Amino acid sequence: MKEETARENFPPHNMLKNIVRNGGDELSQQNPAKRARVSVRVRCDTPTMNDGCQWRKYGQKIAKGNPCPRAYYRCTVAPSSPVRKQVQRCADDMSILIITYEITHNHPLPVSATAMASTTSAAASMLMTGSSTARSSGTTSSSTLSTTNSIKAILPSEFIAFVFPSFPTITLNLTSNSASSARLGNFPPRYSTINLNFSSLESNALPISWSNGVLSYGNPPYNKNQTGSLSFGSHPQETLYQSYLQKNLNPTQQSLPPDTIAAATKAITSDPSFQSASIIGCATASTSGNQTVGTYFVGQYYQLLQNQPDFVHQFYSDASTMLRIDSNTREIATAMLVIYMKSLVKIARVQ
DNA sequence: CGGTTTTGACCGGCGC
DNA sequence: GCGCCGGTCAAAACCG
Repeated sequence: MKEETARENFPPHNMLKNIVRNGGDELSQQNPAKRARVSVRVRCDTPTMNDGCQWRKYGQKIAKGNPCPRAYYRCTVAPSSPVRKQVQRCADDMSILIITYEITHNHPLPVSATAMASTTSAAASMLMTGSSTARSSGTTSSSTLSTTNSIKAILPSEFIAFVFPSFPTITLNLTSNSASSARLGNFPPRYSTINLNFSSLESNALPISWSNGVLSYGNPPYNKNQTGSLSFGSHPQETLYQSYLQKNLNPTQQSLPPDTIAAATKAITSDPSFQSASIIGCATASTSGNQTVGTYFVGQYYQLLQNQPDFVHQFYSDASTMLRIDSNTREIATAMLVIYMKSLVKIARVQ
C-alpha cells in the first residue's frame, strides 16, 4: 500500500525537464508514461543490495506511510546513463528491501551486474511489448496492464508469502527456499495449471523432447522440483494447447523458440479456467572465472478465488538452482516473465 | 583530491 | 489558490 504511493509518483513528471537540462537525451526521446519500471524485493540486512552495478546516491526522502527513508540512486557506470533506482525498506517487514529500477542500461555493464540487469530489462522490455500486444487484444484488463508499466519482482533469499492488494499492481515474486516447498505442498493448485520449468539449460542446450504432455529440455540435473519440463495441467481443454505446442516447437532448436512464448500465451489466454502459472526468473549473480553464475528461482503463482472477495494473489516459491547465465537462459527468463505477465492479463480478464 | 554521501531547499503535480 | 508530497538539486561534509 505504501509502495503503491511511491510507484504512482515514480518517475516524477519533471524528470524529463531535468534530464534535458542536464544534457541527457535518452529519456527525452521516450514517452515518460512508457518507461517501464521493475521493482525487486530482496530480503537483505544491509542498507543496500549489491546488484553488481555502480550507483551514486543523489537524494533521500521520508515517504509518507513508511518510517524508513527512501534513497535515490543514479547509475554511474556510464556518465550519461539514464538508469535510476530507488531503495526503501518495506514498512511491513524491515528485513525486505524494495528496489525499483527505472530504464534499462544502455551501456556495457560489469559482468557481475548482468544477471539482475538482464532480468529487469527483460521484464521492462516485456512490459513494453506485452502492453502493446495486450492492447491490441482489446481487453480491459490488458489496458490496465499497459498503463501500469510496472513489474514488481520479489527476490528474497527466503520464502515470503506476498499479497498484493489490487490490480493493476503487478507483483512478480521470485522466491526461493526449501521451506516454501513444504508450504507449496499444502497449497496445491485447485484449478487448471500451467507449469513451465526450463531450469536445466546449459549454453549448449540439450535437445527438447516431448512425451505424455511433458516437454523436456534435457535431463534435470538438480532436483525433482526442477524437472526441466513444460507441462500442462489436466484440464480437458489443454489437450489442444499441448498439440499446439507440440506442433510449434522444433525439437532441435537450441534456444527457446519465439513460438513457445506465443503458444504458451495463447494457451493461457484461451483457457477460461486457467488460474495459476509457474515461472522462473534470474535473481542474483556472481562471477566464477570468466562466467557469470546466477541463481534462478522457480515458483508457482496462485490466484485464490474461493472465499477471497478481494481476489488475493499469492506466489509460492518452489526451488532454486545455480545456472550459468547465457543468452539462452536470459531468453528463457524473458519468456517466463512474458508468460507470467500474460497469466496476469488472463486472471484480470477473468476477474 | 576526487568521488560519494548527507541534507535542507526547491520544484512541479495533484487534490481539496 | 494553497498545502501536501515525491523527486531532484546542490552545497557542504565526509572518506579513502
